[in-house]
Amino acid sequence: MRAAPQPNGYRDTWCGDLSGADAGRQARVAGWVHRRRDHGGLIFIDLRDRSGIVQLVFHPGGEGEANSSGASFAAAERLRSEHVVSVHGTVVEREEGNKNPNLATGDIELAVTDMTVLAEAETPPFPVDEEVEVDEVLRLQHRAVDLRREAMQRVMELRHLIVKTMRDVLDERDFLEIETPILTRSTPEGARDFLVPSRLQAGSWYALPQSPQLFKQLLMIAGYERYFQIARCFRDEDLRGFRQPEFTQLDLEMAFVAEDDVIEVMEAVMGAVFTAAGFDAPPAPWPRMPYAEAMLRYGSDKPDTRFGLEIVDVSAALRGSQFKVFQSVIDGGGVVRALNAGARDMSRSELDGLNDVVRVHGAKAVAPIYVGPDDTWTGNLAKFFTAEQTAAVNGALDASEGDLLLFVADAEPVAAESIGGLRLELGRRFGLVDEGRHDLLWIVDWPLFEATGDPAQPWTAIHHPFTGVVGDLTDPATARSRGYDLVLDGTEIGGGSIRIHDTALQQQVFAILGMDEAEAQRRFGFLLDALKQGAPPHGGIAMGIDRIVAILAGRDSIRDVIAFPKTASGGDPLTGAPAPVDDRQLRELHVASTAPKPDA
RNA sequence: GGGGGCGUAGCUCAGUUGGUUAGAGCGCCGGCCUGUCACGCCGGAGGUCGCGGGUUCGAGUCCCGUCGCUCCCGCCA
Repeated sequence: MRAAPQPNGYRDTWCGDLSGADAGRQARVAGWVHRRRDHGGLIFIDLRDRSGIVQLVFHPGGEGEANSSGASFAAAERLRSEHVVSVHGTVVEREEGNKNPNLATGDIELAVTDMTVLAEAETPPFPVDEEVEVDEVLRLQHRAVDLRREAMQRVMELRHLIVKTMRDVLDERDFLEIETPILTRSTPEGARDFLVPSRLQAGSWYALPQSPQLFKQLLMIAGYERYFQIARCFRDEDLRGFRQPEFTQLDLEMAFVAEDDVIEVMEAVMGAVFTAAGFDAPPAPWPRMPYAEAMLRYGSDKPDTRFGLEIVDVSAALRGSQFKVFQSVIDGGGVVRALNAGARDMSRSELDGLNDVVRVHGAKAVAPIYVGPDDTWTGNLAKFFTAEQTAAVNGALDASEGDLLLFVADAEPVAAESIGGLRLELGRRFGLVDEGRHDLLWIVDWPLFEATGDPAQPWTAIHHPFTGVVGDLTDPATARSRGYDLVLDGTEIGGGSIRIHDTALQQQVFAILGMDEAEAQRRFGFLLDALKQGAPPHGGIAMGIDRIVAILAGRDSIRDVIAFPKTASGGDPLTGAPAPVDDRQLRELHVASTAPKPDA
């Protein structure tokens, strides 16, 4: 229950709190004109504040007459959308038949006796009072107006509730909220850094943090044991619907823990978040799926498990076929992956269209085969395969007569991601996702390194170079990490790991990444030095708050859950950022620009 | 960096094969209206068809370029 506003000259009651129980009393409310209905001799104004809407009614007549609005009536005739007013009047229960069941306060209205117009407003650039889709740039240019809209206010309330729930659960569990620097040092292994030139130290630069990773590890070494932060993070990479250059994470770290401990805490936090948000997520504990299984069965490291169409490797079953396309891939060390699209009649052009789906992931084409009677295949490609091969694949895909089987052959990662993309497209196209269903799962048992193809620096870290190692590091290709990602409905919403707390092991990882001891010391010396000062085993996780809010609010873009987001080209239509600066500013910062001078 | 889509009134959109004066709903302005709540009725204003160039007798429509937005791939330790 909302507390009443502190009474003052503007108001003593929230618009949305008025009800039949208030009938007969005097009330003062303030807000924006949501709608006006001027009947000539009677004026209705829907007045809106953050709590909701109440109908004001202005009656003509002289001062002192019953329910008369007096001089305010003439002023009410001049009210327009989004004017700001404070009004005083009597709460009146509406007559039967005049009540509005669609309005929370629809049983009553406020018969205005006195009004102060606090501000007039220009005609809004787009409607505040209805849910029309408006061009996003226009919304961002007039964000103060856009944020007034009901949908945006609900989203911001949800975001607040989610963050508050996170804080509450972690506070109950003895976590300390500690801030870490925004101006810090560049650590150019991962994403591109945003850089800030130093005025006091010519030629040197700060970087904005991609995450508080190193600082939270230092906090563990410092003995704070349980830290969290609602942390703004910055990455200078291309944007997407679910990626902004600055974003907010729930960042946490714990000492003396292993994977299960961090996962248990996060299941408690996120379980509470889902409950608070009224989001019907399955109860914890959530399933854990090895990375390799996710890549095989779903062709993704963030699988959407809400529908089937699972992928099967049929390389062994089809080895030695007469189909040269498959055989040359298999001979070259590649794989053939397949899924059963079910009894779908797809036209020639629809099937051709599927090629475009896999091409964006690097595969050449999709090979379609229809299942005929008695385990036979039909179509152009059927003749290349033996009865044994046909039967084996049908068995693996649980195929029956009339089913459409789709195959992709390529090098393993390309085949996996291509048919994974195909699976998602078919899921969308066939409407296989039950919108009421939500799936959560942990992806575990990640590889530690990924081959780059660059002989000078053959390995790169899949997560970050501080991720703990399962077993030893004899072979980078097979080394496993102690990482875990949380996936909700096919979106990665968080990830973390148990960290390396041993200096020697940390040096080994740096060495595999092509960093010798001197370079490691130069870049991460402050961490390596701290690790020598008695580092406890520790680990943590970071959750993408923008993504979580977006999914729980049913939004396709995190721009809709960030008060002041950037467009896909990294600009802010509201402020005009990024913008050129004065030469004087550049000189003070010891910066010279090679860029052509943009138009200010 | 690569590929796809979009850009017409304040907003959301329609606009045929290239053809008269570019339309609709909402909003806005004026008038009328004492029970509406998407109030109603009457009247009106409002357009650099993103921008530039080209083809054509004629371009919102076709072509080229460009800008902005957006989605996807790359990228995102």
